[in-house]
Amino acid sequence: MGERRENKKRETRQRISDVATELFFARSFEAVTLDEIAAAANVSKMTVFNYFARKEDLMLDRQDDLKLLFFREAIRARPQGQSPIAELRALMGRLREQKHPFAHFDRHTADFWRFVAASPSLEARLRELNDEAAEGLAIELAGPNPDGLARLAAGMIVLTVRTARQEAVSVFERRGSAKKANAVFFALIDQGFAAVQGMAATDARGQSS
Amino acid sequence: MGERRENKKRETRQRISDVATELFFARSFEAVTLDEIAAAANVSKMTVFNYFARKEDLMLDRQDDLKLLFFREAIRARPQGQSPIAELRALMGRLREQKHPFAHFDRHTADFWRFVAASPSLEARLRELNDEAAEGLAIELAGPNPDGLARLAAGMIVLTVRTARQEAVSVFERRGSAKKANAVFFALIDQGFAAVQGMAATDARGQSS
DNA sequence: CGTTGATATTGTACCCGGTAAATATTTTCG
DNA sequence: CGAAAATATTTACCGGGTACAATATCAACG
Repeated sequence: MGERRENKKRETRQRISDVATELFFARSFEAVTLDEIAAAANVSKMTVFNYFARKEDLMLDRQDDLKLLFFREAIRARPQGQSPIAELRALMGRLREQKHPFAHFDRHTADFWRFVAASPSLEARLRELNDEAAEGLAIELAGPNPDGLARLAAGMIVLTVRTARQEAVSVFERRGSAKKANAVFFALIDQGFAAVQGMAATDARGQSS
Repeated sequence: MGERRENKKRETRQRISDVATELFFARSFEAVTLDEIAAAANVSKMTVFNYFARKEDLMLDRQDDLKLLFFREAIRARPQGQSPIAELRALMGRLREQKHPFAHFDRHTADFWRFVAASPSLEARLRELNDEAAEGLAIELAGPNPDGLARLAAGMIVLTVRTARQEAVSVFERRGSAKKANAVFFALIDQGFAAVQGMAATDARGQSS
């Protein structure tokens, strides 16, 4: 209902996001005010808030929503007999082949993450998104009202991805090698996921619900 | 140097903290402004900021600093041959016996954590403190510049404690039983710690640095 | 005791992110 | 077109947090 309108909305949203990103990179996240962004995008400050609830969302827009979406889709579509965690591991492999930013580290992704790491409020928002993703993953693993173990497993998965990403970026920055960065990333993914898999399996044997 | 002065400082700090806590519980964290707190404590807003860098620190003052301190102490004092993670597990057991708030759940602790959970900014600050604790723990485990695996292990330990605490509080709220809450807490602690222990052990066998 | 230097404390003025509510503008659709 | 609904803007405000200068308080020393 309302095609032209929706186009315009998407356009406005994109313009705001683009303008903001440009300003942020030119200076820094904290140095650019919302008033500036609004002015540069030819809208009012309120309009910016219409599209992005928080300033941080101008940069982190749906980073983790998307991650969760991938996770969900993969788990639901997994072949019979495949454990959810094994499937997630497989998903990461597929993302690597596609060189998707979630599982591939190069100059561009490293720049992005370094920028995020430089801003306390972006980091904070990222932690929040991570938590939300973990909660969503727990629900995917164990239905609504997941128990403690499911929540712990989901948290560990998300933590593993985050830590692996941090290490990959760090290695890239220090060594300049995308190859080594990706190797580190997947080494940690494997270790973290295996630990979680082991934990869940032990529990399944130890107590039948 | 300056005894009287230091006493007065501690006094002032305590008064501010007490007054703030009271006001927060009477209304809510967000509903109480710093101006109010300052007025109620007979100091200026600036003085409040002198003692507490952020509003959140009025409630979470050193929650996790203290946790890290415990961890550090335990790891350093552990008997030879004991793995750090096993020692941390033992530490949690000791804290339980002392009914220390970190490892014991009753009406009082549940009230506190429910209050924290009700405030987004308190939750955010808590996540930040958790991250700092994890980083500190990683350094304790693997020296300065810990590698990815150490950081992952430390993150998982902290995550386990956090998740276990959340579940314990949740159980207490639903069932009203401190006994069950504590049981849930330690069940999760055991599972999480075991998974991390397994991960570290596997790595030590798999690759010699 | 009184001066000096350090340290706490305060006042003032401001910035910025975010919210609320009324108003204006645009778009859709009958 | 004209009314209704959705969006956008204006304006005014709140509250946490910072910067900076001014001032009070205290310890120490001659």
